[in-house]
Amino acid sequence: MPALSETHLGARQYDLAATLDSGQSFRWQPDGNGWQGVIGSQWVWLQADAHGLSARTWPPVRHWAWLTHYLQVDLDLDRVLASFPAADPHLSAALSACRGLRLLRQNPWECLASFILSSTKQIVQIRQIVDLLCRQFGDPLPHHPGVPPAWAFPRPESIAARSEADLRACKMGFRAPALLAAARRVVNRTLVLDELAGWPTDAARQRLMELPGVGEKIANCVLLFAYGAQDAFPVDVWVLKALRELYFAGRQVDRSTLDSFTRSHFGPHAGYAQQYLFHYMRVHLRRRVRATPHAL
DNA sequence: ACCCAGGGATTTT
DNA sequence: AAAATCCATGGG
Repeated sequence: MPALSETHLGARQYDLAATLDSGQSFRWQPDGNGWQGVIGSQWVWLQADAHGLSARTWPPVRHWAWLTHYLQVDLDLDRVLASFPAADPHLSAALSACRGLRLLRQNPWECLASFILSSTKQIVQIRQIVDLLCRQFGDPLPHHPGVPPAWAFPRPESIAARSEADLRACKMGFRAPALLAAARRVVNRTLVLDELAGWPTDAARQRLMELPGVGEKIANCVLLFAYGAQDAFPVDVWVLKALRELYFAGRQVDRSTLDSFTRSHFGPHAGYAQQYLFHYMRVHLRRRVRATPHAL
């Protein structure tokens, strides 16, 4: 019986917990001193240490480029942070509170499917739905003693072959037809996700938004979390609240005003800034926002 | 603009 | 204990 494969990835400024638990990916769970999850068809266990991250996988692998790519350990975070407006006290607070938060580079299909399931769901519930979906329709990964049973994220073919009722059994409600439609378009190649990788952000966004159940917000999540489009700026209720309260004195703002503000204010890596604001609001300011809804 | 589409965790009563 | 609220929204 071969052993798990194991490696160490050197990384500075990498907050593994914040990165894996900031609502980008929905399959990581705490396990001992680290985190376990599935990337592609690999079961993965990750742990942070003083010099970076250590990783174990099953089945064993000899190369790790897929993992460094997923985790984006080679990204020059300092260069991203340096591109942000220095005179923004709100963003600065988020940056120091969430130091080491990173954007992952996920598989486009898994990311698209997950965010189709995310609409008006809380992160805890999205995790539950995705878990059910993987157990029901994902390929089981090879077993190894000491490694819990795990499933790959369902292939589009596997989803496309089901009925809407099968999918609703995974508690996804009205999102089922949208997931089914996306899977079928990927399978019949009227949507080729790999092609979008080289497209300008606006064109790729437009293409993704042709899918039912995919509006601007979900398209931006896929662009940012799967394609590395750091100019994509998803605006959910938390980020909208943050932007309104922090930059618009609590006033209502329309989409175009918001878009031109985020582009010009946060710059070419606006999506990264968005992730810091989102995580900061959710984890560090949650209680204070509820207590003082207009002061923040 | 308004309203509806699961459902469960969380918060409030 | 029960009820209300909320949610990485989109579409009619």
